[in-house]
Amino acid sequence: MIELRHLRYFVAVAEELHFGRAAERLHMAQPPLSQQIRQLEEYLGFQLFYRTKRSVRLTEAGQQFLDDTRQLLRQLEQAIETGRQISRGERGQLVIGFVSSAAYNVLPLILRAFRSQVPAVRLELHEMATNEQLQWLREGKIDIGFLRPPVEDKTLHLQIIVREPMVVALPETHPLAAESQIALAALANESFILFPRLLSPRAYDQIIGLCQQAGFSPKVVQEAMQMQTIVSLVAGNIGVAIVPVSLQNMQRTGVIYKPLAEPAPCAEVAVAWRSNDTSASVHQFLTIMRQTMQQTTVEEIFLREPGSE
Amino acid sequence: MIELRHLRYFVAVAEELHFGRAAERLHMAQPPLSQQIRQLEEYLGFQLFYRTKRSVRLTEAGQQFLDDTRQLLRQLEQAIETGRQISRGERGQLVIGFVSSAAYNVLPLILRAFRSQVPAVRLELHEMATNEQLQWLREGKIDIGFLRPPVEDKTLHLQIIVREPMVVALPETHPLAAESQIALAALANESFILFPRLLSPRAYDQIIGLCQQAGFSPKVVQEAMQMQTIVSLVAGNIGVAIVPVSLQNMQRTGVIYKPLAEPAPCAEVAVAWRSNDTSASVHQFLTIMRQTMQQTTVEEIFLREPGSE
DNA sequence: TAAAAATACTCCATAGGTATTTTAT
DNA sequence: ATAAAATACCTATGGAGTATTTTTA
Repeated sequence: MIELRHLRYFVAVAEELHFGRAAERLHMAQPPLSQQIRQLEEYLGFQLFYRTKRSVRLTEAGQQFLDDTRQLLRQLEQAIETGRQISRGERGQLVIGFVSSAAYNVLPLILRAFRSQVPAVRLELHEMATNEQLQWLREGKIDIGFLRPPVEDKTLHLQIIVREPMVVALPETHPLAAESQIALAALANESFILFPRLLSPRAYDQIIGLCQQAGFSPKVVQEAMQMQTIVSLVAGNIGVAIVPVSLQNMQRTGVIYKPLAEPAPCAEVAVAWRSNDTSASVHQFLTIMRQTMQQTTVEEIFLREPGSE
Repeated sequence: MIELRHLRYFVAVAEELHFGRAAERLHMAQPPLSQQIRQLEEYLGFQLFYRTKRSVRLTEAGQQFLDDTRQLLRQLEQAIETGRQISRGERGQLVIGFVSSAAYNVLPLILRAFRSQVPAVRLELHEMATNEQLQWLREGKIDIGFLRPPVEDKTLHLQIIVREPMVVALPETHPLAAESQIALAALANESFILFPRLLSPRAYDQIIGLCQQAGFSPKVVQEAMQMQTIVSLVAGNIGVAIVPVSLQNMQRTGVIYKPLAEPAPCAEVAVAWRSNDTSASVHQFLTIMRQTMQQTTVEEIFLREPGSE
């Protein structure tokens, strides 16, 4: 059977055109080299060299085979290097799901850090709801999810990366827009815009609960799946809403955000991945994400300048 | 050192995802296979498989390396096959020189045969004079020459492939154009167009000698390097010429060819190549050429239908 | 508990070494 | 006469075999 050894020896002899020197270069004796080349020619079924006892020349077939062999050895090196990079998570592909609101807080920061540190990993992004992400994670359609807890699935790992306070979103024409902060009780008679409970039961229940502590049940006039939609509806004077503070990064005009007077409930964003995921890119991503979150202050996340991604 | 053996084993295991079955397929026992794969991973510096005692799966790096490895093995097969073809002269490149007149007799026939039998050999054709061909042959710029003997060079081999009779080329308005054959003596007072003696001394001397036997020295009014030019000059009524019979393949109007009454001198075309040429394509070419010439009658060479190459 | 991979060892095929011969320049 | 490849023969590394253990699904 033909082996890489034969090819390496062949390249050496073809480059030196001298068995003695080639053997020296290969740190071996000349006779076994001659023998291996002869064996190679045997396997190939054609002559590589014209040899007299005094001189060595490549045949035309040998010349072509030399070119091909060199390329082959180079490609092997390349394949090994690529494999190493993949194994270190420095190369590959990562499919990421995210809830729309994550696009306004953590996601840009983390992606920027990852892209600059590991440029050879291709990122594929899918905006989708939490439930959908859980499904896709289990099915292996995405590797990483940026979603809203809670998540019970034991096959997934979860790490909460942001807890951001909820604020009141008011139409800018609203009488309360002048206040510096707003007591929930003041909203008792307002129309509320809320997301469907299914989308984030914890946050939903928190809001309802707080209202009830303040002595009223909110009058929900409209539900909307997307945070963007909620904000738009507020801008359109349909009602008020309680939303994560990072939404002001959207720069939607016609809406004004005011902190709550009472201890604010928090909206959480978590990262999820399969517990048994072996992909190095995923672990690399998580590592860079943790680094980034540690080095980042709350202000950087919630109150970014416009135009930064 | 990493060897093809490792790659072959790897492909087998990756395809079976089962060391036992892969070993069976490779006609070997399972333990050494496990060992070789382990060794391969060692060399590579990354894991190819996630293995438990119960199941085997490719890592992402392994998946990529599998693709690359398959391609590598395919390319090696291809390189070997190409080398074999070159060694059999079924593939490669051949640079051929030819005197212009050869284009009107043997060359088309031989090229057609060669192209159809050995299509993977690229042919490069250069129209050039005999002397020039000899020079280029020695310098390795051409591999085969179609030229006019004699050639003394001992480093070249020569084979005469055509001996064609010379005929008289007359303007069609010439008084002798009605004759069925022409005695040289009848041309004693004609103006002659000849090629320079240097171009083909033997043929030149033959013509001059014959004229002198017929009792006159030809009056040479014009010399021309190219046979085409000579024929054109004849057509233009500048004079008469003695040319190889195959020139009538040119289909030049205004010229008429008549055989000589006396035993005609012959113009020879030979094929030349370097005696020490080791190229299989060259030998392949010579073989096909000899076959072709054996199967071909004189008429086919000298009196071809128009439009055949 | 049974199937499959890993471990432990043994053996021999062959890659590679040494000594020598052959041959072309 | 000499450099260089080939030949002959020997050595020992490591690839492959057999028997056994370990592990997890």
